[in-house]
Amino acid sequence: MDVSFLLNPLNDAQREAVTLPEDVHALVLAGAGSGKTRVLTHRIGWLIEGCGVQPWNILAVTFTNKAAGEMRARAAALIGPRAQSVTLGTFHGIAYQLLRQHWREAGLIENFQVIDADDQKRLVKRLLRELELDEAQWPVRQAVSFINGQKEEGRRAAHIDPGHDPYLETMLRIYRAYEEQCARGGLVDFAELLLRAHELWLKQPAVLAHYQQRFRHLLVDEFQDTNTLQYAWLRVLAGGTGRLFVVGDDDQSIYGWRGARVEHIQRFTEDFADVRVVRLEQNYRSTGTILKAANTLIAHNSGRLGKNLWTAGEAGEPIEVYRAFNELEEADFVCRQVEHWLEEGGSRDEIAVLYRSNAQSRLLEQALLRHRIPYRVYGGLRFYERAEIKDVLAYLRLLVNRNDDASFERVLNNPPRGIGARTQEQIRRHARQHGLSLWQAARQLVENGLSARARGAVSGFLALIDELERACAELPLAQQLIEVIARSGLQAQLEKDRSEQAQSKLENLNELISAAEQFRPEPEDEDVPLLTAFLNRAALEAGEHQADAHTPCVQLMTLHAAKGLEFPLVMMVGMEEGLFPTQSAIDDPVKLEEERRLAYVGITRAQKKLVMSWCEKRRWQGRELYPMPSRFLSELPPECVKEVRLGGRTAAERDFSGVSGGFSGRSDFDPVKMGETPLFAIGQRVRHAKFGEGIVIALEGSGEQTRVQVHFDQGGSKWLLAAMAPLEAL
DNA sequence: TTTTACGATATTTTT
DNA sequence: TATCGTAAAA
Repeated sequence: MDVSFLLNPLNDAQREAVTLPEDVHALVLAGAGSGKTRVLTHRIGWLIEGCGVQPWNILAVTFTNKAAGEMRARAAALIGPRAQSVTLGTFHGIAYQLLRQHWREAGLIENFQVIDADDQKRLVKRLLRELELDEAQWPVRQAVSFINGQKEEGRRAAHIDPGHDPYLETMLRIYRAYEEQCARGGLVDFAELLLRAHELWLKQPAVLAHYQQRFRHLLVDEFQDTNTLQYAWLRVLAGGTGRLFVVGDDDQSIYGWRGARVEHIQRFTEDFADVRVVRLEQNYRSTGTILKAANTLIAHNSGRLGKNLWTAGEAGEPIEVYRAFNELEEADFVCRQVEHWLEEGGSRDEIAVLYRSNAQSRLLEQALLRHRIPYRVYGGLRFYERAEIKDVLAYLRLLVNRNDDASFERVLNNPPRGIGARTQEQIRRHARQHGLSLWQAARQLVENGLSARARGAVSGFLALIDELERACAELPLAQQLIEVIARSGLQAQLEKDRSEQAQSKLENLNELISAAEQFRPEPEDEDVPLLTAFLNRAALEAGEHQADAHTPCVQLMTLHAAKGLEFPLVMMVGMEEGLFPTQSAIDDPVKLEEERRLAYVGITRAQKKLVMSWCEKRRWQGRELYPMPSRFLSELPPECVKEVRLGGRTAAERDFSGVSGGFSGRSDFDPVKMGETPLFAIGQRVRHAKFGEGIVIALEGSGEQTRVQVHFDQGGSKWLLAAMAPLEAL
């Protein structure tokens, strides 16, 4: 077999990785833009074409559906239809497949339903109420992240010993109640997919042996993002015979806060014998300047595996750093940059604007709208996460499984049909007392219990669901949706509402119907009703469905969402201390390093040109900040940076000069002295009678109310009222 | 039971 | 500054 087509397009390091012997483990440290997907797909091709490995003996795992899809497409382009027989998917997708296949051994019901993060949150919230826990004291978010955190470490409620820690005791109560609830409803959340799959390995040696036999080659993408459970799962599956080929970049680990453990990269070489390490350091994406900036920045992190990206390409333009007056002006600057890029012959979809937090997108959107520049925001609400979509899906789930309490609760009085909080509470109480699902409880209460009025409403609802099931039994999937949307009253509710939002919701429902029309089940979903398969795919592939993907648009997204993508022009906005790095990372070295990696990810997205901006003054969460420029700006090599800015005055100068000129009678705004209040500027050295010397790092308010934040040389910073504090400018 | 109004509250989120 | 969720009014 001639395999030159597999090897010729590769550089030396890539070829070394791809052609490693098939009986060793491999760790490929792949820098940004160094061709890691190429290495993975060519490795698949090499195993099959070069080593005679059967495609079905290969398992390739990614984190996102997008990455899986891309790898599948590229593998198919390389080796043709045989790529189809490779098992390729996300961790969650593969776990789902396994559980479908072995639901009985895994202790699940046949029709188990996958719930997404939002469903999970609602469920936990309901449980908190049932347990009569104060939501202010026990935030839902915290409970959810406790549960997921435990599952990601492989722990069930039964494994945890709370000791005498009251916090743990409560969390454990919630976790237990949650487990029960999921078991009753046949619900499986994302972490549960992985945990069950892992337990399946451990508890069913025969099943495990079968898959160990089958998957001789395990390829893993974005290995730095694996959490404890995923890594354990891989280790068990590899057993003594499977061979792992993992690709990752410790410098791009940005999901530590979600349980990802970069340490797995280091541990990998200890956990497995005979691991070959290959570094991919040649970058094919960015200019020399951009790479130099990225390298210099990331060098500020400690404990790296070490890696230096280089390019054979040219240096390119310097990185522009723009100092804006405020966030509005920054957004305007972004638009001007876009317009400039277009004038130079570029196109909109070559541009990405990256920010640290979603809240920053709004102003940018408004500015782009004003400038009539088409844009698309990534992240945010995804199609299958929209409320109207989830409403319909909840009805459908109820048709499949009456005991799905989360769905029952979601649609019981939606659209409003006169089943109020009191009646709902009755149903819940009855369910709890008798260990029933909400559906069963409602059934019983309709028989005896409930007021006449409530009984009518509830029995009407029960009848509606039964009737819908009957009506849908013989219909094709899309018709079923149409029935449900019409007869549930959701459609009428939206049509009645003439607002623009209602209109767009109706459009989304139509999108959903057409998604159902096009839906084709995967092989592993063969034995399940089509509807169940559709629902589970909706949960697993929430992000895949993109509406109107065809006008070229400027792309707006968070830095996290940008990982894995590349754009000729990248703009990173909001480069300010407190925003990026985010406030909570500022005095936490571990978090700070993750922020820096995030900056590294952002920088390395840029192919040709990189622009960064920061604001002297920013309205943020209702407050006015005078932030310092992000430390990440000063960590760039000065020779790579070109500062651009308007005018010469700082925000403080502008703010005061106009006022003091116009209102000379008012001495409190005098720039030299405001009554007894000294004037401070950011960066100003000061001395405090008690705390010693320091530097002003932020200002807030004006006149008598001016507060300054001072970072003292002895460490620590404090907010002080300028008029009151014994503070002296130096 | 539904609507409205006010007050609390703010990262990042592949699945 | 906007959103969201809960609490009081209709």
